[in-house]
Amino acid sequence: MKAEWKKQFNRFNKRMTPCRQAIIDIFEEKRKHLSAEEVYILLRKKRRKVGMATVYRNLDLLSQMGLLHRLNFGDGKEHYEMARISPAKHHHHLVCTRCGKAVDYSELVGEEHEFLNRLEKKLGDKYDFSIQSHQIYFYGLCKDCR
Amino acid sequence: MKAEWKKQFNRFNKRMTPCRQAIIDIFEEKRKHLSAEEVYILLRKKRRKVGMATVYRNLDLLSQMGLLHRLNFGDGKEHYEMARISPAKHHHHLVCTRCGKAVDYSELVGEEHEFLNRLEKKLGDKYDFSIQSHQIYFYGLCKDCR
DNA sequence: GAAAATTTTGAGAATGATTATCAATATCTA
DNA sequence: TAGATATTGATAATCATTCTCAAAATTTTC
Repeated sequence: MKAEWKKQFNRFNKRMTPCRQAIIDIFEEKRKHLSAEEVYILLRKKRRKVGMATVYRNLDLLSQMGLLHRLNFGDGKEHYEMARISPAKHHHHLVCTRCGKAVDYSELVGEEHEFLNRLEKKLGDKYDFSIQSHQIYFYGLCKDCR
Repeated sequence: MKAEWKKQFNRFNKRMTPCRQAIIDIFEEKRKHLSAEEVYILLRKKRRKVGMATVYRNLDLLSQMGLLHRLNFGDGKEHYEMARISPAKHHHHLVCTRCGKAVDYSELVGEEHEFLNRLEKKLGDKYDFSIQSHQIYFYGLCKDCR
């Protein structure tokens, strides 16, 4: 797993550093979406002194490398999550437009996946895009905000 | 059409003002997604002096009222578009992760719509959310950025 | 229709997330 | 090991968005 990533880093002319490893570890442990600040705090809890700028830089890098997905829940900050913890856990998000809470769902993803693959192929061809990922967001009000 | 909106404004204890009308007009004319700044500039071109804060306030209000949809293309700013120019024109977006360009697509939306409705119902029940809208984003690299 | 109540607006200050700068370190390569 | 390249940290800078508050506009009430 790590060897594969290392290759991926090399391909981007980037190096696998302790700091980057620590960030990846955090996402593997938490297995949920985290904001830059949350990552920063979790790193400090582990007694790893990493500057905020470095956190941002690396979240950006890891996203560009396809290791993380960047999410936006409309709360003014970006969130990140592991792109592929496991193909079986593929999921999307339900976002409360009042409190900003975001819930993962993975209902019907099998069916969804088939459909989206077909769509992705069609769109990639038609608009000359090399599509790398997708996100579906459902917006509404959660129980507490109604 | 306007009468209906007026009712909608009353329901929210809000007033239909010239400024709000002007913003709605812009979206009807342009028929595409616009950032707050773009709306601001378009208003000035029409010789309507509207403060930036007011533009933001109203874009927010119109979004909450369901008249506009808020979009995020990962370029650090929010974008807005008419929620329903016409049901037939329902569409989603293809976003280039390098240059930020966003293309509308409406391929397979019929089929998509049916599927999403079913999913929406299921999710709303399971997670106790009153779902109001959804967005699908495909991310990748456009022709020019590859 | 005039006064009172409520909402909206504008200008600029404030906020807060993210990015840029740049010198010091760390890592890789020849 | 030397030289080249990439990374980091601290802090300043940026930029979209929100807040503040007094003035203006609109609606409601009498």
